[in-house]
Amino acid sequence: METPKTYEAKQTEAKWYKHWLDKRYFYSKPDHREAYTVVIPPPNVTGVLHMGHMLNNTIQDVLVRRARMLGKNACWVPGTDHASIATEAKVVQKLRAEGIKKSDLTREEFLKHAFEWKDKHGGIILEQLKKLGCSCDWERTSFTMDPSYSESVLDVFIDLYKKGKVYRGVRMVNWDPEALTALSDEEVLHKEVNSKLFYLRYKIAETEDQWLTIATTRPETILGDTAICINPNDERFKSLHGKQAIVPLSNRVIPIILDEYVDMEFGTGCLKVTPAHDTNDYELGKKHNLETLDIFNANGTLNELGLHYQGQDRFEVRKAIEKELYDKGYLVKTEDHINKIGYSERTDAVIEPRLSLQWFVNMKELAKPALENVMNGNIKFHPDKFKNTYRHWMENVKDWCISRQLWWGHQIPAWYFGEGTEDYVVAKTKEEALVLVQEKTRKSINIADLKQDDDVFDTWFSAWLWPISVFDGLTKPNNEEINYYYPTNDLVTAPEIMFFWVARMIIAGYEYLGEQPFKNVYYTGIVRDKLGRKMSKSLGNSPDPIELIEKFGADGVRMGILISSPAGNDLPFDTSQCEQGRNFSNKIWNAFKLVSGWEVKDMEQPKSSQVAIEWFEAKFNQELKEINDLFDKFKISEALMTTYKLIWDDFCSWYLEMIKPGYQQPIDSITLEATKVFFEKILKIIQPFMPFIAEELWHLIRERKEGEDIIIAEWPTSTSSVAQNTILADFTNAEEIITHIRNIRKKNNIANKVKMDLFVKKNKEINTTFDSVLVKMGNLSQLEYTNDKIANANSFIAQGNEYFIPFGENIDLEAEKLKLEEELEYTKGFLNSVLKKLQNEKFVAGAPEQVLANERKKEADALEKIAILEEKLGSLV
RNA sequence: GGGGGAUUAGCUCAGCUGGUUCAGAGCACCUGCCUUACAAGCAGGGGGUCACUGGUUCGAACCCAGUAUUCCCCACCA
Repeated sequence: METPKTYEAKQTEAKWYKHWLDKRYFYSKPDHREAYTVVIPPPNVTGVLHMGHMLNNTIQDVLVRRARMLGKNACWVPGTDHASIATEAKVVQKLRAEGIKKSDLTREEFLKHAFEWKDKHGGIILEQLKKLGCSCDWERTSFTMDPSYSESVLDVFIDLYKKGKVYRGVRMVNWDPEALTALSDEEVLHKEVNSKLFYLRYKIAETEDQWLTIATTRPETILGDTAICINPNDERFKSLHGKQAIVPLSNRVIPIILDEYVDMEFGTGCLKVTPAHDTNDYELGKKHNLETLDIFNANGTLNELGLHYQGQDRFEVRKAIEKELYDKGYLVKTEDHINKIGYSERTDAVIEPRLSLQWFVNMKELAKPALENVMNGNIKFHPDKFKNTYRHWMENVKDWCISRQLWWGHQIPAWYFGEGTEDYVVAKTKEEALVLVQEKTRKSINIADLKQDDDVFDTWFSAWLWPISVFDGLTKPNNEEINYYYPTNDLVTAPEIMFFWVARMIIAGYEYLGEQPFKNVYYTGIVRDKLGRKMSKSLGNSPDPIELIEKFGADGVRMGILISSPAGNDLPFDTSQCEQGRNFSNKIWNAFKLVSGWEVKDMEQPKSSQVAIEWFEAKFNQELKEINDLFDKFKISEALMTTYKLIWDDFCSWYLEMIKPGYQQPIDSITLEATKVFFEKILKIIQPFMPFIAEELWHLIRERKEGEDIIIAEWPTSTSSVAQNTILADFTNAEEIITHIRNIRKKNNIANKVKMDLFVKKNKEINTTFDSVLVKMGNLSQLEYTNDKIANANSFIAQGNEYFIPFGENIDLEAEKLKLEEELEYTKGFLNSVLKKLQNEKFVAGAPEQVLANERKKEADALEKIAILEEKLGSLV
């Protein structure tokens, strides 16, 4: 049978993923084993896979697969988030394209469309994760609007209401005039933009021709002005105290008030106050009992207070009013100005601060245990620098606006029975509400008169229950699953959603289960392109993950994305990294090809093979220990790098070369068997990173029984002993000698095929363990120990012993001399630096014994080497 | 404006409690090789004032202070 020259990823991947599914290896149910639980950060239900998901889910899969091999009951729960704003925006857009306006639909009709959309596009992303090899328990796939999930969201709201932690109130909220909903602070992105500062003059009331000038970036809001504010300490405006001003165009008379809030340095020192349209102005308005004039409609057009601008959009009005103010002599001047403006994360509309009646969660008390348990390390952050950011936020946590003026989501279970501000009750069903209303009002009310709140909850108000509700922890308290799987182990997510999601899950965990939702949080970075820009759909700079997988194989892409991605650092991604991953797959494939081609013969095991086996055993153990350590510290990319080097350098370049029989020569059975066992071990440690090729080769290298798959094989154990350390040190020496030999070949243009003699002048105790390896790897005709120097030879020094390779016909005495002189020069310089230290009395007095001894040894070694070099130089002349 | 990081080779990053892991790795680069596992490869090699300036110390990439550059978070000036 002809083994292909390169590894073909495509068929292999489909085959094994199906096999794993058939065998239900991803499926988990509670048993006697230790649980290892990961809940996926649920992607938007209608989303498609991007590079950020690739990074995030690869890391989770690596952790899960390793845990599975460590004998834990690994459970990775997948699912999707209903993503209320994002999804609703998409559905609205789609309907608009079909000529249907949302406002023409009833709530029920709209939701029907939304569910159709969800059924069509939902879960695409999960299918894509399968291509990546993610070993999620698909039988547990959850959705934040599943019936029992929804029930728990409502329960939590009702519970918080009963505890007095949610309230309804008028607040200045971030209003998205496009999505027509309030947003939380976290959903607003601030961008610096070039804008204009308009200087407008207001006439002082009851004067002939006295004016004051204010500076504003939003001239259209003057129609909502209800005061002018100056700093009481501002000497320039003392004469204005107690006066009134006249608003241009609308000619309303408004008071001039005093408040130290006003920055005397900025603009003109006079501030116009528009309580309805600015957060700070609102606060001022409350303090000074100002009137609040809201001049906008919900969609950002002006209302009847906008005079002749009624019905026009705020940005059009800004342009028009500039002209009118100029024409009428109110506009003194304009200046360029850079300021920060809030944009909706979802629709990119400019946020309008707007007063409205919303539901809020009081966060102060809830946040306390969540802060404490991160700071004291009960929940660990990786990297832990994020604790600072977390603390800063949690110590200044603000109340959470949880109502959204949307239809797609969990409708708020509040029921209104009148127009008064207190005419409502909170209950899960209309029937329960009716009972409560009757208790509250002591009147009999018709159930038909109850009207449910139109709004739905913020998406995160359901997402914060994710680690609990995927196990029905609230609807079926203390069920077997929640008791077994909760708290979950590791959460892998982006730092951007630390507050949106991570913090709130921690809050919910302590509030509802009295326990942390997870033990570790691994923060990934942002995936950027070569130019350092964030990869995004709008920039079009993100490669299509599925195409990458087709091109480089899932294993190659997994490796490419992990190799340079330490926790918390951004990942500058380039497809060449996937190429490296694909090359690595191919390397492993070819190593297998080599081993699988050997024929066994009943023959004696070469000494070199015996030594090689002993050495690789030790090397593997050493590196495995390192890899385990790195995993424990969540240094995933370093664990991969260590694995990569172990396989490529140690196993392929050294071990296989050491034991490789000559062309078409057979191998002894002991060596072959040992090699297969090693191969199996390295496949095991690469399995979490590159599961497909690992499984494929696992089955090719040995006949397997039914169910004997690497995905559930046991993670190797690492042992260490003194003997292992000795052989590792001995190998390092051998490696040095072989490198010297190769160098001599290269410098003298001696082909690898040509055998050479090596003579060793033994100056001190020498270890001969690797002699047979030297002969093989150096392609030596002989290795001989002598007491004399060899004349006319290339030479080098290793561990104080001298090595000679006699010159062939081509000799370059001068070059050899030069090399020796350079080495001598360097060694003398080195000795000098050591002596300097040793002659420093303070160093000798202050340094610990160990350090001193080391320096003395350095001195002795250097002296010895100098002696040898000088002698050799002498003999060359 | 407040807070937190970061700065080590061309790129991405390791470097623990200051001393043989001390200046490292991978990629990239350069030079030889189509040597029958692998050119998606093999062998060898060159790259760094550890951002800068001081200080502490017998000794600093590492500790301290300041400076510069840069990223992130929070709060914002109309």
